[in-house]
Amino acid sequence: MAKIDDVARLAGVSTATVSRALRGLPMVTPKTRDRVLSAAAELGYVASPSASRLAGGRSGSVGVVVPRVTRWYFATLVDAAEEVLRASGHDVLLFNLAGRQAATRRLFHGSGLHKRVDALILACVPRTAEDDAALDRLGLPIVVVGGRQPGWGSVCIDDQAAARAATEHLIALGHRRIAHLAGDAHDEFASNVHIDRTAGYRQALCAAGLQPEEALEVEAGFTIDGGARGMAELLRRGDPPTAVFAACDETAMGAMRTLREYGLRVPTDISVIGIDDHELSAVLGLTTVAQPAVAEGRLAASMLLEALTGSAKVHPIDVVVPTRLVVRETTGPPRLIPLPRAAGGEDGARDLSRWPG
Amino acid sequence: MAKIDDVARLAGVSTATVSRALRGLPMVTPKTRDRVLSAAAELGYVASPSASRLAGGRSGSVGVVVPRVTRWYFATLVDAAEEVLRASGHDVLLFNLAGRQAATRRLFHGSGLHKRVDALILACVPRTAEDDAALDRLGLPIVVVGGRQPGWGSVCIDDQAAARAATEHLIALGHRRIAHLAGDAHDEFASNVHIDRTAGYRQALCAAGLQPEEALEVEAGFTIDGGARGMAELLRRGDPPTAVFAACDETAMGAMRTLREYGLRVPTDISVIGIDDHELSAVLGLTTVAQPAVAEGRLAASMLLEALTGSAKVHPIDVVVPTRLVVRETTGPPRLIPLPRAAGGEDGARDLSRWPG
DNA sequence: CTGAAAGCGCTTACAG
DNA sequence: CTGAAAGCGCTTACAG
Repeated sequence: MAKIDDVARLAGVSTATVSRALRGLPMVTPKTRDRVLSAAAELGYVASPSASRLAGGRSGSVGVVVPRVTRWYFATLVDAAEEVLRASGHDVLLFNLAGRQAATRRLFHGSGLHKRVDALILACVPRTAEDDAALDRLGLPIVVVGGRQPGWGSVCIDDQAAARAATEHLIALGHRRIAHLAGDAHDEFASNVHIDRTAGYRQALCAAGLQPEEALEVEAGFTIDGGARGMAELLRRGDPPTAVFAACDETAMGAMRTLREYGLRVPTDISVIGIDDHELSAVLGLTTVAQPAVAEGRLAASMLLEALTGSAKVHPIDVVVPTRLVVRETTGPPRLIPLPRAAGGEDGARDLSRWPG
Repeated sequence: MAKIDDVARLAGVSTATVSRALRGLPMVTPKTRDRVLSAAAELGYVASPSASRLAGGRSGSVGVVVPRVTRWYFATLVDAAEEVLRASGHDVLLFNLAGRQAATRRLFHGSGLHKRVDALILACVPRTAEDDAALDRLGLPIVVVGGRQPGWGSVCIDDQAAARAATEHLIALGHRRIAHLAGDAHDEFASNVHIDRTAGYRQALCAAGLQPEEALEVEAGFTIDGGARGMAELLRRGDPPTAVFAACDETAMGAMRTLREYGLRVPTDISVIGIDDHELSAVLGLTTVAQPAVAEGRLAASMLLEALTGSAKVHPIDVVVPTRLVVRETTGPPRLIPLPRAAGGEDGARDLSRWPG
């Protein structure tokens, strides 16, 4: 492994010049630069990142922390952010919280981040006030995705508006008994997103003269299994809704799984709508409020790069990306004859000829 | 930011002792260790990773390179590997190839990996002989997932056996015209997996006395869109199959999307089976050959840790994890009356009451 | 068991 | 534009 001195010797210059030439700094004659470049190429020289980092004071990597990479939204975010970060020569350190509370606390307050990253993307990561203070002390550029924080950059959708749009779509179809499979406040994926979505749902209801009912709201969480359990709970309560607004597409998919197991038809018996436009929503025919996850990931990364490379200190900005209602096949007008209170039969589960239709 | 000298001064010892105590090395009196520990805690001392790495010679992070994090299998792998890596105090550097060929070549041959990682997980990454040589030159412990490489560790399923099991399931149901939506050789996700799966498909056919037909094999790729296109191509060829074995669940899902658009019923008109047991396969009722992706990710990470921390030089091993047929609702006996050659009608697309059933 | 000192391989003022 | 030298903050033989 060639080191910087080897290159310097071969090129007949000092290590300082090698360092400058290789990093494309000004103040190097083209001629000198060429000599250095070809010497480096000849030796297959690659600078040691830890040495550069120690001497230069920057780690060259940015941290991306997500609740769970396996969820569509976060995988998409990571994918998109990684591309722009990598293109700018940064490494990406992935922090996948995966519900490990202790690990999360340790990450924010311990040695997990210190001197390890130059900047941070925080996607829907629930944080306490102490967490925020600890993160601020790091003194790094930070962008939160799916939320907002004074002093940091942010990119998010208008969660209330998205939820309103979803609910209004249901109302416009004629639904009156509209349930909500909400995110869970005690859930590791929560952050503020679930609160806003629930608020939007209630706003739409009230605006239409409908009374939000406690019996129609279930804390399901942002996962398929959560959605499945939440839907089952809803059906167990009796007097089922004619439509369900799920906190996200994965929740909606879980709900569909349950409806199917109960032999209920979508949308004939119950309409379902989500938020996201998950890659598989088209396969399932799921009606949803789409959010541009790829653009969000790219934006977050770009904002960080700007803060990192910008000559002047950039003021962190908050950007709200647009959402868009995508009507597919899981929503339709309500049944004329309401479902019996004991909805569906277990034996209906095998009757696939009726599903989702 | 406190440095090691600050801790040394406060504890009244040398920096060497601080270093040893903090890393839990032997040869430190419990008493001394305690003094150091509390001094470090009092100062909120955290060692600079780049300094440790430069001095100690190891980067403290392991690289995980995947074709694309957004795919279920890779997201699951990354999630699982990250957990065990993080638990052992390692950082994980994510390399998401995302079809960027140039970036991939640069990663293997350039400065992307050099001195940046202590070990490497390569998941279904297609490599040339030169890539392998370059990676070998890195001198790191490497584990490949979904493949095998002399000198490196590996974890994979028996792809041929899995493909055989899927095809045999279809044959056992009475199918004779069985198509295959294969991975694509020119695809960035390919590696050797697609070759083995296609081979297994043909083996099962031959074993049952069926003749593999070129017209029944389409290179679709391991993605939803690829599966959708592949299925459309298959239908366009006329004389449609009664069953389709897709290279993976996402391919199968894409195929189902197309079938639905054509108004064809699953499994009544055409049966569909995949490989994976994707999180959403249960939602779709997709029959599949399940592979334990979480276990694979954990295993790969553990094998690396063993190589990293093992006192003796560990011999790289190859582990094959088991697969398991999961019969759900997208496979059934073939139609008694074959489909017309011009399969399906465009207008059938909206008739959801028949789908998938 | 503990310490003094060299060294890891770069980058960055500071001179020139 | 280029170089000599200090310094980044640790770890690791080497002594003791």
